[in-house]
Amino acid sequence: MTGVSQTTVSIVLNERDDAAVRIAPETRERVLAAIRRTGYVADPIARRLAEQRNRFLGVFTYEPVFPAGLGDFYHPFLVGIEECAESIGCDLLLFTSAPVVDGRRRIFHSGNRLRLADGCILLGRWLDPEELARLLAEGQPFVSVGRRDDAGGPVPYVGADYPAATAAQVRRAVELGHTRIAYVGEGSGAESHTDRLRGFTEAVDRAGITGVHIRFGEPVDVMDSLLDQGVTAIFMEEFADGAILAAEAQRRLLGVPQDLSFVALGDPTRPAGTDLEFTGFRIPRREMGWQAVEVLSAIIDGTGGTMQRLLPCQPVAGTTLAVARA
Amino acid sequence: MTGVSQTTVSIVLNERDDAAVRIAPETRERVLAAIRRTGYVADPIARRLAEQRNRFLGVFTYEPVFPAGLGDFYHPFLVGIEECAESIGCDLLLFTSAPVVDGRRRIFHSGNRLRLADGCILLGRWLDPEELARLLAEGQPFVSVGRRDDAGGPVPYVGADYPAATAAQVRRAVELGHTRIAYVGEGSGAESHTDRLRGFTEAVDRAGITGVHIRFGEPVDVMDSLLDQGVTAIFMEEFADGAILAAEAQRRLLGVPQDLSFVALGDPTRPAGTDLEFTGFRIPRREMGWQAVEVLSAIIDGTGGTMQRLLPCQPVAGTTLAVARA
DNA sequence: CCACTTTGTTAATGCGTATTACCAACGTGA
DNA sequence: TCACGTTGGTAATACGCATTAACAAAGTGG
Repeated sequence: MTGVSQTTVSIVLNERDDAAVRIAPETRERVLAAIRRTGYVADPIARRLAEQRNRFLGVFTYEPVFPAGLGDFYHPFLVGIEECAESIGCDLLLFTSAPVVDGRRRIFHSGNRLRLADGCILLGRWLDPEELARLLAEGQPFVSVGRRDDAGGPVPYVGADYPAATAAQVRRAVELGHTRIAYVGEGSGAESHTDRLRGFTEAVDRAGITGVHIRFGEPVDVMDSLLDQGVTAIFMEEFADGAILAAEAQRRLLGVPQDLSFVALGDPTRPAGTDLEFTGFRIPRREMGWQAVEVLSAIIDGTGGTMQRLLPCQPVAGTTLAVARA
Repeated sequence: MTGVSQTTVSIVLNERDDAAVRIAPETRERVLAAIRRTGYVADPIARRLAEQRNRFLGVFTYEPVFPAGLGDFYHPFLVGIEECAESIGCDLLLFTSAPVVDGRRRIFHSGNRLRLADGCILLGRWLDPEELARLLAEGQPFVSVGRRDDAGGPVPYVGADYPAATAAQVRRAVELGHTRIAYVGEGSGAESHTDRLRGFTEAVDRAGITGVHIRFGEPVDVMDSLLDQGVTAIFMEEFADGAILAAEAQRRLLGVPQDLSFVALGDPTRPAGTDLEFTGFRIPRREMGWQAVEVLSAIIDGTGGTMQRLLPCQPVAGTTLAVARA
C-alpha cells in the first residue's frame, strides 16, 4: 500500500528511534496513515515467536486450582499472584491439563506443557522432591509458594515463617502459666508441618517447659491421651482438627479456654465448622502470592536478589487461649 | 540426541499416522524416550503460528479474576470452567495483563493478546456491546457466561434463565395470596437485570396482580415507599440489597416473613451479612462455566450446535416467603 | 534383472514478526 | 577529485514448529 518494506512497518509500529535505524518523518507518517486506515494490528503470536518469551506465568497445583467443595485455601494466594502479574504485565496460565496419576497431578509427564510459560509458580502443601530436583536441574525458572527443603540445590520459595509464629504462640502460653503443652499433628512430611513442630519444640525447650507431640486420630483417644498427660494447652497443626478436638473437649464439659486452651497454627486448609474464634496466627497468603511473582520475575529476568523469603505471620488473639488452670 | 530430523520429532509428537508419512515403531520409541527424558515440549507460540491452534482457552473478566475482598461470585464459574477445560485437555489463560481504562479492563487495546488463545470466555455482569460487536465482526471465537443481547449479530452465550426463575417465584407468591408485590433493583443495564424484571413483569401481568418497580436507594426511603404502596412481598434483584432492606424491616419491628416477605433473585454478588435464609433461587454457576467451555470448544472446532443456552435456576425454599398478611 | 511399489525419513518451505547487516545516495572537507 | 561520514531504507535471517514433496532403501512381481 505504501510501497515500503515490512521492516519499515515494523520499525514504525514499535516506535523505534535508534540511531541505527532511521525512518524519515514523512515516510513514517505515510505508514501510520495506512495503519490507521486499515486498522492493522501486529499478530501477537508471531511477535512472541520473534521475541523469545511470551509473558506467561504458569501456575501449577497438584489439586485443581479452583477446588470445588472446599474452603478456598488457595484463593488468597491467587489473589496476590494475579495482582502482581497484572502489575508486571503478565498473563497467568493455569495448567489445568496436567493429567492425574495416583490421585494427583504430575509436573512431568509426556506432553508436559510447563515450558509454555516463561516461568512457573508451584502451589501446594507438598511438592514431590524428585520433581523439584528435576526442575532445578533443567534450569526451569520456577518458584514455590511455601518453603521447601533443598532438592539437589536451593529451591526458590516464598514461605510463611511458621517456626517464628509458632514459637511466639508458645511464649504466649508460657506467659499465661502453661507448663505442659501439646503439639497435635503430623509434624513431618510437608515442610509446613516440620517447620511448625520445630518452632514448637525449640520454644518449649528454651522456656524449660514440657511439650508433647502426638498425632491426630480418633478425637476420643487423642483427648484421653492429652488429659492423661496433664496437658493444659493444645497447639493444632490443622485448624480443622482443632475444631474437632475442641468439640470433643466441650462434649466432656471442659470449658474452652477456661479448662483447656487451644491454639490453631494457621488458617483452615479444609472447611472447619466451629463457633470458636481460635487463637493462633494468620498466614500472609496474599502477600506470599504477590512476592512469589516478584521472585519468579527476578529469576526470569536474571536480575539477582533473594530467592528464598520467609514472611511473618500475623498473630490472631482469638478467645481460645487463657490462663492455665491451676 | 536421536539423530533424527526435526520433521520426525514433529510427526512423533503429533502422533500422526497418515499413510503418507510413516515412522518405524522403533524410531518412534527412540524419539519418545528422548522426549520423556528431556521433558521437551513443543513451543506453543511457534505451534500456533504454524498450525493456528494451541489448546489455550482465554478467560477474560472486566474485574480481577480473583476478586480480593469479595464473596467469590466468580469462583463457581471458574470451577466449572476448569473442570471442563481439564476434561478436554486445554489450559486456561487468564488475561490479567489487560490494561485498565476508566476503571475497568478493556478487551481491545494496542497489544491486545486475545489472539494468543484459541478462544475466549467472557465473564462479567456487563460486557461492552461495542467490544462484543467487534469480536463478532473479527470472527474471534468466544462465548459469554451470561446471556447477551445481539451485538450486530447473535452472541454465543451460556446464561441462567432468569425470566423463568423469577416468574416461578412470582407464581409462588401469588399462590400464597400476595396481590401487591415489588421488584427492587435497576431492572435495566445488564441483561441479567432486564431479564429478571421482564420475568417479574410478565408473571405479574399474567397473574393479574399488581407489581411495582423501584430502584434501590436509601433503605429508609425505599421501605417507606414500599409500605406506602401496600406491598407485601419484595423481590430483590441484588441479594445484598435484600439483606439490607430486610434489616430495615426488622428495625421497624416488621416480622420477616410474617409481616413482609422477601425473595432474592439469585446468589449474592457481593458479601451480604444476614441471618435470614432467603427464599429465591440459585444460579447454576458451575454448570454454566462447564457448558461455556463446551460451547466455545464447539465454536473453535467448527462443529455446530446451539450457541445460545439458558440453564434453569434451582429454586431455594428458604424462610422469607410466607402467606400474605391480611 | 528390471520396473515398480512400499516403507521410512528428510530437505525445503511457510507462518508473521523483530533484528541485523548491509547498501545506495547524498553530502563534506581537504 | 577522492576518501569518508550520514541519512534513509531494505534484504536476509532467526524464531520453532507443521506440512508437503521428494528421495533413498528395501521389497516384489514378472
